[in-house]
Amino acid sequence: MIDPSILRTDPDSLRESQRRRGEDVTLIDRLVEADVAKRAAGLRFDELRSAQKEIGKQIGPLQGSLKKTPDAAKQAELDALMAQASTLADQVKAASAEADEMQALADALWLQVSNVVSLESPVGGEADFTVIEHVGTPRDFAAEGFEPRDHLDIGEILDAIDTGRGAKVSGSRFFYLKGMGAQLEFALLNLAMQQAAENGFIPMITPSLVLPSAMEGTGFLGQAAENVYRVESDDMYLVGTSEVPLAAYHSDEIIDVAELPLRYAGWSSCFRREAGSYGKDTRGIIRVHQFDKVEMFVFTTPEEAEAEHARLLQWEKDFIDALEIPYRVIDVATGDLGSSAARKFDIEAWIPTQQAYREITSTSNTTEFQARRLKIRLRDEQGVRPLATLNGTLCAMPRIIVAILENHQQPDGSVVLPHALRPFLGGKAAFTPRA
RNA sequence: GGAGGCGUCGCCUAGUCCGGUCUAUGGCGCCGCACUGCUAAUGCGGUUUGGGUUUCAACACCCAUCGGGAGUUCAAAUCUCCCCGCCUCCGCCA
Repeated sequence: MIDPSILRTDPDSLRESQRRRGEDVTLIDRLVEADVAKRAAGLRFDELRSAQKEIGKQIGPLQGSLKKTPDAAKQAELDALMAQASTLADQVKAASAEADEMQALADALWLQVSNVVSLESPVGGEADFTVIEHVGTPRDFAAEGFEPRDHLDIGEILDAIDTGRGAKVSGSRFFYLKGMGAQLEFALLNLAMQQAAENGFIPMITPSLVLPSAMEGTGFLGQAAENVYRVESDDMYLVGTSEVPLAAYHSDEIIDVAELPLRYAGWSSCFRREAGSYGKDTRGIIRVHQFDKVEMFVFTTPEEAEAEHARLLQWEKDFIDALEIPYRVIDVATGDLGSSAARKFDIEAWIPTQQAYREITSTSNTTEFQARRLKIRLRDEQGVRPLATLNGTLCAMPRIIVAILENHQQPDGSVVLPHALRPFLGGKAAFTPRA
């Protein structure tokens, strides 16, 4: 949700944002209308209720005195008041229902409005991103004299990835990490958490099942709803990222500005239905239904949000740098932001066998959007007001593993390990196939 | 899963039996002012959150808010019902 007062002061900025996203602009007009109706109905209720309370205040004492000393004139006065109060009660009831209805209508419309996009974001669809920079140089396998294998071939040579049995047990897009594959994930987890801790993040292990309010509050039940697993028997959702439980962690709280920024590094399994991606990335573990991820999540002041966003991106780069993977950074276009982000940067790793850059991290500035929905506020000298939240991927396991296996492979199928990872793997310099 | 207890505006707490100046008591903490070499102590005042009216703004005022929802009533923190959460004990369990 965004600041409702913008609707009265500057509705055009909302229309412009909707236009840039390629979303419904007339939604704003309906919202303006609903907002006016809501306030009018609320005012009617307030006034009637005030009158009702006024009469109620007279009834009590009057009844009290009548109890002690009966008095015909006072009794008549009381009867009149009661009659008046009775009709007023009916009017209050009707006005209350009306006000509730108008409120619900406006709320429902608000939930459909995505965050206001940053004016810095490139305008357009998925393909209209701008490339901010390239880091590292892709290896020239031709010059090295061999054809690179894709991550699944390497994973199978090392007996580290088993998608066949994943499918047998759980269906397509499920996999097992085995032996060196599992060790690699644990090493990555440790490296990621070590870096996060050094940068002031509090490590967190979060719930994977959440209530609807948490899912709604983080903005995942809008356009992204089809990719969310719902557990019908208990009306809960499986999270697609620990962003959800991390954001909701402070819901309904007011945080003193001295506590900010609050930085959390969450570790969780992530579940995604991947609806609408039939036929895409069907081989290997680039696109799967369940994976593990270390996610950075920050609560900070709206004023600091943009600078924090830059820091998150830098920390993501630091991590990928440490893994010696070539990549590029893109500024995601307005039409591809997701409903809660005002601005988003993705890091895309070079995947040799695809001759393409593929997304491995994503960091979003969600400004006050999630905080308003989840009722997370800060308190400072200005008073109580919404804070800003941001998120960024530190290490999404399967895609990082893909990038490591493909970029660091050797002709015999072995994989040289990035130096930063070796301390977490008993000093080992490479994974080599068992003879 | 069973039995019992509890949920009040940051924290603790009074109020709930028996509905009506509850406009929710008191303490702690916090903020401001006064006093004071400084600090402490003391005194006075303020301190839930959200919506709205008015205003340049502030002040002021109105409404809602006692875990959530529904109901009874002229009137609900208080009575009734449903739900949620926490605690204790029992059962089951990694």
